[in-house]
Amino acid sequence: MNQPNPNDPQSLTEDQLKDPRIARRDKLRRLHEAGIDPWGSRFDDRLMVSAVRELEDQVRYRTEAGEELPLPELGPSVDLRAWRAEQGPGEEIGPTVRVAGRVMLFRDKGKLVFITLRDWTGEIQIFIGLNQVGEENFGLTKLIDLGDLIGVDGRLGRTNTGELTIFAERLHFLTKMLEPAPDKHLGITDPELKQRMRYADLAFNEGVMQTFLERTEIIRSIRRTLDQDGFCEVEGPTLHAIAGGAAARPFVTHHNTLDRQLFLRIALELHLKRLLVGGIERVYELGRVYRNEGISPRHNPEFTMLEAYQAYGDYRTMMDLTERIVTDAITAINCGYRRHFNGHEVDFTPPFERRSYAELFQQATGVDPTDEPAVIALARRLGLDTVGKHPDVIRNEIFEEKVEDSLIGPIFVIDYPASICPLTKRKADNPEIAERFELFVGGMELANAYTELNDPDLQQALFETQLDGMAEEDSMAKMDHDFVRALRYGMPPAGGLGIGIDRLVMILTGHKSIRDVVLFPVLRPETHDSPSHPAVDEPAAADE
RNA sequence: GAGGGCGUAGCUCAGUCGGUAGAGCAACGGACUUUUAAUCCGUUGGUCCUGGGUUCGAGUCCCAGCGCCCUCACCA
Repeated sequence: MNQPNPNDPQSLTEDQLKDPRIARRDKLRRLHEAGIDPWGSRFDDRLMVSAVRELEDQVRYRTEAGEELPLPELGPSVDLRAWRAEQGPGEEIGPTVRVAGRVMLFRDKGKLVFITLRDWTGEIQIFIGLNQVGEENFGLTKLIDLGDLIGVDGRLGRTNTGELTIFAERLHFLTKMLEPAPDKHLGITDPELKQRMRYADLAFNEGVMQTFLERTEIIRSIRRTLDQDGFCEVEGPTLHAIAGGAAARPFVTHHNTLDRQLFLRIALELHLKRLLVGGIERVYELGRVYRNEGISPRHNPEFTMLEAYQAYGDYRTMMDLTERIVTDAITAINCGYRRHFNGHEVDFTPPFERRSYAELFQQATGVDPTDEPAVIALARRLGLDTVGKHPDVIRNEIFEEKVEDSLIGPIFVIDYPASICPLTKRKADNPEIAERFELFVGGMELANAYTELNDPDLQQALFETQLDGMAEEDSMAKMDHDFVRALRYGMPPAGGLGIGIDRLVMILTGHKSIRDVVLFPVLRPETHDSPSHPAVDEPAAADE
């Protein structure tokens, strides 16, 4: 401790101590000196803050006569101090509890300190009085900074203003925070830092924890709905020899021993359908897929997808299932059927509206989608490039431009042009139409489902058909011989469904960016002048 | 990839006509036993994103770069 060292606390000037990081390091040293482990240890028998709050009605006022009175209902007009005076001399009694959490607010009144403590279930106020906890324990408050983790034993009661409060009898230091605390009211507001340092975002920003806990609840609910319907959850491969099942550019990787190029999966579809062939009649996977494409408020390069397949069903089966998955998830997080998303009110009260693609097309454009010359003329008016493109591709570009944004929904758009649906069964009475639906909410595609194509010869032909005007890498026409062979073994007629889980969570939790519902979205590498670089190096082991 | 906006103290931000930097919070010292974004008194803290340029003088004007955000494009 006596070695000369720029970080030797003995040599710190008062000015240096004004740097928040150095001040925290100095308190760390003082904790050590006081014989307190600043990194804490096992802390048993604590209650969650939410559980403590449920004990509030056990707080009583006991008069000298031994009569126990419940405290009055709280309200702005209730003066608890006056109420106690009315009851005559006595004392407030309440259950003794133990909690642990992060110090969010710290109000030092001299011989009295109020702390707002947060755990993952909520916040509660702690009262620490010099006379109540004693000199030695009270001294600990001088070493507590915002963001530190502490434990408290105390009696539950109410302050004069009526706030439910734990009156500390003993403090336990559990972990020091060495970084400066974010603004105590605003938290971290820089969206990049929120994502890059999600730990701090979760710890200090209001509502972030709730969003991610709701995400977990939604995913649990989805599993529950499917499991109760007899679906079987499986894990398909994420490394694919052929990245099929969707039109998207894959990430490319390489296996050294096999010396082979592999792709990260862009969809779950083709392997789940192989399992249908194998006889897993109701199968789903809830997992990550990877698409090597642009990043936007609605697109993260990796995202979570649900795909479910039901033998002997069709797309209408999947429509009912989709509706149930969504409404069950709403029930699970108890947010109500009416949700606000991106400036729209969306009412999820079932049943959701069901309209055909052609009907919506005609309504929005005034053009009959089967009238090919009229469609092409319309595309030219809209400034779309029509040269060398398949009519269905043109139709769909018009649909995306003129219709999709206005689909506030929830609305099932059903019966798509067949040639843009190479994995979908055609309608028995009209081979131009595919038995497919997409669910739109707030102008965003949320789910996509169809009656699965199980004719191996037709599937092979569709894989071989490169749609005019589509780049090969953008097309779904990627021949997967093994998949076609699987179909030759007989895949039952089936309905299949895909739901973008991140988008569902966005809508149900009211976030307009996918990065608010993905814990660690893809970011550029951190630049070197980033604020996360500490101003102080690790202190040399001056004490040893 | 294109267009627009932003980048100033640990955090959130202000900064006038181009004249050499300011507030609140945090930190540090002090007062206060029922506060609650506690309050009050005092103190400290700056690579004004980076690099050029114009100018006697640039946080401010110009150019380039980097990063972030928004819109568009891409994304069945």
